[in-house]
Amino acid sequence: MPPPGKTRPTSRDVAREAGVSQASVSLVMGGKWQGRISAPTAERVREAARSLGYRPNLAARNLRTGRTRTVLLVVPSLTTHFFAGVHTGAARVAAAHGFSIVLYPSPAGVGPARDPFASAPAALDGVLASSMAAQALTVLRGDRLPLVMLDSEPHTSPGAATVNLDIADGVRRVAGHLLGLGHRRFLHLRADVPSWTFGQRARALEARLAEARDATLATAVSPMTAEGGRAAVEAALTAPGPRPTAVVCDDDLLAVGAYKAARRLGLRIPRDLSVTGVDDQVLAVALEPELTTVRLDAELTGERGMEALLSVIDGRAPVTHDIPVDLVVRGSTAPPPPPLAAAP
Amino acid sequence: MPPPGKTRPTSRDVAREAGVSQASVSLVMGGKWQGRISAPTAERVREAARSLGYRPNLAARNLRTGRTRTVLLVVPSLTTHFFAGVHTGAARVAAAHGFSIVLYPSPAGVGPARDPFASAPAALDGVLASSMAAQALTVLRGDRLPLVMLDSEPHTSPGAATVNLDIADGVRRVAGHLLGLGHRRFLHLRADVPSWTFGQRARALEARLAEARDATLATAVSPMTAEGGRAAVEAALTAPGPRPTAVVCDDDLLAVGAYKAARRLGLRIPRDLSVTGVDDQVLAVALEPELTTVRLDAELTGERGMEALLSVIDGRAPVTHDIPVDLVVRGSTAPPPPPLAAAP
DNA sequence: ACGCTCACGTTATACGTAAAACGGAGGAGC
DNA sequence: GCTCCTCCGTTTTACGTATAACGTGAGCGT
Repeated sequence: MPPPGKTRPTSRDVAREAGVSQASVSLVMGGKWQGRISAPTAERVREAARSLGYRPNLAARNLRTGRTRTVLLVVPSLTTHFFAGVHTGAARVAAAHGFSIVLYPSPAGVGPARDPFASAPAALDGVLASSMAAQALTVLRGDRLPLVMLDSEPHTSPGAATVNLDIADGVRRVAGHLLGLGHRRFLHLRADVPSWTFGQRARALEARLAEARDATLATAVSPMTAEGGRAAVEAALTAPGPRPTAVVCDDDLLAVGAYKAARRLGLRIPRDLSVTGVDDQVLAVALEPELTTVRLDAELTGERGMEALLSVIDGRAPVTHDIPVDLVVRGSTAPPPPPLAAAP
Repeated sequence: MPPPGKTRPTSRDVAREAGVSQASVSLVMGGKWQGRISAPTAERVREAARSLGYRPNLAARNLRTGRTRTVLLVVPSLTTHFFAGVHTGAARVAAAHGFSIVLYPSPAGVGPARDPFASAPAALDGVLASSMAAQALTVLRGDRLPLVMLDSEPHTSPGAATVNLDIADGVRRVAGHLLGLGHRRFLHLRADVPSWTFGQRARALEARLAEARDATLATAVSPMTAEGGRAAVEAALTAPGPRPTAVVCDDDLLAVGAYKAARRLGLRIPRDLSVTGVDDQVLAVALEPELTTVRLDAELTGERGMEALLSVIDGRAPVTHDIPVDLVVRGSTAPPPPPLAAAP
């Protein structure tokens, strides 16, 4: 269909073919010909474009309009279930508005000091950033690009919209649930990832447990892998002193490690040990027993974030969204075993 | 740092500041000033650029050079473990070469008929496409863009590189492993996804089992979810006639469903039923017992694919890569239970 | 018959950059 | 003293599009 000449046809070629000016082609292809171009002429242009296989040159359009209809999504890792979901939701909204998403390739975690633009990604209209420290904000704002932060440290920068996931509340409810079951000795399995969100979870757990005056909290730190979680929990559970009866994990993936540790130590879940996670991935129901966890709606987060970003790009005032978080109680939590002293 | 004037500084502004021409700025910023600009002048330009906070306008550069250093990655879904890995690998290579990746937002699976360019994504230098039918190829080739296919139907199009994952071989090895254990009645849990790769798996399994003259194969089809897999397997295992002793699943996720079905039917894995998957996700080791599965190296696939694409973009001849596939034997496979007739 | 509006296009320009084509000055060679 | 390089830049042009500014002829009221 395209002419044997190797270069792509331009709007001028279409204009010549249709017997109109280049400007008319631009108007018709841009869909803004209402009352400027007659219907028959518009149809002739479209026909010419079709026969030549014309496709507008996006680079030229971007230069001319100063817009690219492309946004950057900054996430630590796509292999993390949550961020993949965020992308899915964001992509859905973006596609509906004719926007493309460029993913920032973030080598091993987005630290505060990294400059997402160092590697000069494509020309952008805005940025959607996940789990960032407030400090990173200043770097990002340096470009005065529309910016939306997801599940990130609260900040006071004007003009930046945010989408909050109240994971702290989820963690509080986990703690409340376990306290209600009678647990008093807790282990927090914390992800060894320099992301604001994990610090927030730790603080929420500490605060909630502090309310119950007799609760104790130990902390184990692990890289975000099942094997790391197993090692950390196994070490913590075999340490001297009274053993924790509940393990609160920063993520479902870490909970898998807790399950493995329990199995190796001969502890049964939930009879001997209660375990909880965060995220509610497929993993949570693959485990046996199924995992009590905090459900995060990643796709909704991505959708709301992209909506907020598009609205900032369109010049509307930045808004703040809150995404609800759910406690999903399944089979991995139960009352703690009776203290040894109480045995007959 | 940027001037109070709201528009971004251009190369002309930098030129004025440094007392040189715009062309010199372009040369210096482009790094091609060897022997054309003196070192002190180049330094003066860089200093001016720094003080103004100058960043080249990518849209203008793209228009001028006809290149965008941006490629499109077409995958059915990022929430699928495998494709997230492909992206990770591809992104690593892309970043190392200063390329950005745009993800094609593919609503519910990329069918052969879909045109990835219908929604006009950003200007592109090439396309990396996963699990496509050969038919889709012609659509993609319509744009004469450099193209690399991953794990896709063999084709004869000249100029398109491919990265093959020999999953068929993996499935054959699974079948051989199970036959060796003594299994003869098989159930294939097939993913209800219109992707070439799943058809290939089915054919490979059929062919391998046909070699063992006395083996029988039933097929259950399920959407790619754990719950769907459970329902399909439960139905298949309770159907009249001799019960299969081994379930070969198209994906680890479906194997989760097989585990759940087995549990509900009171069958123990692997004593009463052997189960296998494909992919070797975290899921595989989260299951109890751990899953025997075909390991796919998604990141390597993405890396090789992106390397091949970049080399085609650079005008080198397209190459074909083969990614090795491994059978990982874990605890979910064992000899079949003795036939009832053999019981005392 | 004159000006006005309206419907339908066209002409001209700018976006910011890369790079080809074009000097000018200061030596080297003879 | 003349040419010829070499070094260090500059001038100029083109990329393909969107859009502001500008006709132009027909219809119409007076």
